[in-house]
Amino acid sequence: MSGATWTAGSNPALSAKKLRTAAGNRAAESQGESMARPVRTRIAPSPTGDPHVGTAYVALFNLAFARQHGGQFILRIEDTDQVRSDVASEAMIYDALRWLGLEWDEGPDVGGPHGPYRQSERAEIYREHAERLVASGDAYPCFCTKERLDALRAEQREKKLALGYDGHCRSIPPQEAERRRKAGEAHVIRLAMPREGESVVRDLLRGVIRFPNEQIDDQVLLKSDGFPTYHLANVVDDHLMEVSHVIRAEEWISSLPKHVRLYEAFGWDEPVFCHLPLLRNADRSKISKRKNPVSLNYYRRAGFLPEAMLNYLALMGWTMPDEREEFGLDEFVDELKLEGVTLGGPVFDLAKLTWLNGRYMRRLEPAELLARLRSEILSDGYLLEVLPLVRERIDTLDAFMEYSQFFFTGDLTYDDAARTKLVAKGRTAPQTAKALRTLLEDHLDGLMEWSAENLEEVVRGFCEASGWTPKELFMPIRVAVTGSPATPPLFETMAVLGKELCRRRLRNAVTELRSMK
RNA sequence: GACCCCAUCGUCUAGCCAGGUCAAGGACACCGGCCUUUCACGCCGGCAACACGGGUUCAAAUCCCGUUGGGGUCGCCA
Repeated sequence: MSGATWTAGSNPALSAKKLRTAAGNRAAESQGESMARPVRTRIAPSPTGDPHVGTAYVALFNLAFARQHGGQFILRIEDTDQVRSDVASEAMIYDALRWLGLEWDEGPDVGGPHGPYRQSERAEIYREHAERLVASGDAYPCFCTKERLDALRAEQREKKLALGYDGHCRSIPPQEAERRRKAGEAHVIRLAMPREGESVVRDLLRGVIRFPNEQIDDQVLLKSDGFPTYHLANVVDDHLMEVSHVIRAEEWISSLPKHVRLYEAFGWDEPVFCHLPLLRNADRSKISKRKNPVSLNYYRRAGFLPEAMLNYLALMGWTMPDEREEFGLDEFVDELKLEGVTLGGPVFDLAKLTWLNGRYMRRLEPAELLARLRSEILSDGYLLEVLPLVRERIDTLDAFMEYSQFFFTGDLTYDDAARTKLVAKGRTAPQTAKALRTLLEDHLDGLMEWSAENLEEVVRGFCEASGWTPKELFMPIRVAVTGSPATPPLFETMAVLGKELCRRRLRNAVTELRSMK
């Protein structure tokens, strides 16, 4: 353990109960350190889908902590998964964080002294570092095939053994490994973890955490495509970017020993690690899109104010000294004590968020409220998209609202007529529910470019594959998404409504259909 | 299953580190009332929790151990 740096820049009056004493001693020791490192924090999302509410949550705490200490908050794009990463997702992350007012000091789009800030542009750096570890014996090439690893896992599962790589290639003599690499044999680079003893790591909120080393397998650092895994990339980058505090989600605790081992192998000081509790669904599982809206795009489209959103997110991990629940980002920056973050996984409660949002709305001057309405719900741009679709169906201006109201409302209520049409002709309610659900989850959720053309292609493709005819399926979709059997062309309507609203309404329709038994 | 984390009202939490002032406080939701032409807002009131079992102590929501429960991780994803 490198030891000293965990106190860098903070005043760790630790709240972790079990370590109070030890922590207090360490804090006292470090008080003489006038050379505290500047505080630098980061958010490191991977651009593989819709911008996630959890990203905003973690970003908020990182930004607040950095700002409180006059440090920097960095945005780093972790796009080392070549298949899953895409530029549309990256752009949405920027948009969503900016919408919330979570501005970063350094990042791919704003630059900074430690760039590039997009990991795909740093591949060479990771490769060099991986080689350093191979040279020092802290990592080794592994030639195991996917088939062998699958078989290994299957066997371990069957025999109820601990899962993980068995270290097969670790015993290959370095010279031979080198020869095979030169010969062009496909391989990855794995971290050589100690096999006995225990790894002792420290989390700001929880104190010391111990892991038996036999539990920790040899993690892949460099994939066979030459790209790093998260484990290598995040450690290398956090060090090179001089990140002082790694504030991230709790799900990373299990891999902390590997990260700590990497710092040690490189001979680097560790940052302070602080793992925030995971946001939860109502059933207490980790928040997920099956059970909760998780896309920041949804919250924006659904008419939540960014400042209310931020306020609520702060409440998910922090309580003000006077227990006030309504406060702005500046107050949060002033008052936050990282060590005081609450540990229980908070259930994300839409009802309370909605209440808070209402409070914020009522506080705004009418003119300001109108400006919000104009920018999010009644923008000229949106109106201009809706108008062409409705125009042919109305004869006077005042009929506009009547024919277009579903473009401006949130959740729909299906009347009896609508409920009837929600069920596909010649099919049952459960069948229709299943089709809509599959369409949504397997085909629509992953669609990044929500255009009429793409939608049509995807939906027709689904029909072909599933044996549903367009004639059967289009009406239920139409009613689900608009609440009415008479609407402008389906895919254009869906494109204008946007992904978030369509997704939400489709999901509600599935619930509705299921209730019909 | 193994390892790790967590544990106060249905939900978010205060209190816990420095045990007594806690017959456990606040907020959301829910219920009732007031205000009001209606609804909403606002205000007032109500319902509702220390997971369980041991231990330490004059005293435990607070400290210790165990159990139970919940969660996370176990990928050439992050």
